[in-house]
Amino acid sequence: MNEGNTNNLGRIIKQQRITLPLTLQELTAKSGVSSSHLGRIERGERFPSAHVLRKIAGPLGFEEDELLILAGYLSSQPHRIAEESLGYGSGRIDPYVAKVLAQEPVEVQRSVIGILSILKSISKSATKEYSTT
Amino acid sequence: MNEGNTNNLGRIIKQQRITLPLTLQELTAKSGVSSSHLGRIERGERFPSAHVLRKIAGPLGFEEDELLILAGYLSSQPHRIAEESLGYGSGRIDPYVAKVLAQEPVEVQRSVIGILSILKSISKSATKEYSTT
DNA sequence: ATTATAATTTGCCAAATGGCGAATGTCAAG
DNA sequence: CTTGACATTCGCCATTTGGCAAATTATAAT
Repeated sequence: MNEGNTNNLGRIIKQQRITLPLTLQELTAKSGVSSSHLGRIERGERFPSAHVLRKIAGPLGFEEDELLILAGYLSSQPHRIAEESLGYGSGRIDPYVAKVLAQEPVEVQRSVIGILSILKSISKSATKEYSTT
Repeated sequence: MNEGNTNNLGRIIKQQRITLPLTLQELTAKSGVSSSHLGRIERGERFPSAHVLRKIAGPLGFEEDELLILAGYLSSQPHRIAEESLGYGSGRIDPYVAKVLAQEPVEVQRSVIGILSILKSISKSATKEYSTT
């Protein structure tokens, strides 16, 4: 879990807190993370979850992702999507389909995809049955 | 811990794994995360740490941060993959949805839209019934 | 149908996270 | 020096994560 032993994260957090300045208890009040936990984080005895990092980032004046990057949870360089699996199929979305779908909330879009995958698996097993009869 | 009860993350991961296709064990081999853990994540029994998410993102063909965002660890705007929650008419297609759909032939894409519209009309009449109570 | 083989799920457990309250440390005022 | 008010650290422990191995379920093959 600990990657590299130098506890960069803890020192950075502590320094920022001191500079502001804030006490652990004040930071607790603003972030909702217990002061004991914060203290242990600062001196490298605990490795905070992404959740906790996000809670304290704001009160410390960090960008929300900044601490995640410093903690090594997030790689700073942007990656492009790997399209290894795009071998078959048209590789693009029909414009009409795109237009209709774009009008739906994202969660509906996702549900649609879910239904599609169910139908595909059904049709696969159905095909198999017929072919062996 | 669990934010929102719908286990989007698990479904997305599972679906992507199936689509590739990969077995849990193969994904284990590529990611170094045990298959039992992966299984539990897919069905929402475990909430993966950012660390684990980063390990499996690559083998699944996701951008490294993409899963973190989907998991709600990251609300960031660098790529702003998912600003769902914005309810209606996002006006755009979720990149993940686009990716999956683009793998299908156009006629399948159109069929999907057709099914969607049927479901919408069904749900509309159902809603009407409720509202008159 | 039966067996073999691969894939998924479950039971169990070690290790880590993170909170609460007590103990300890720090420092200014008397 | 002593007291009192804060700040920090420690002890303890409930909860979770995540791995290993056994059990179960699905998939082929004969």
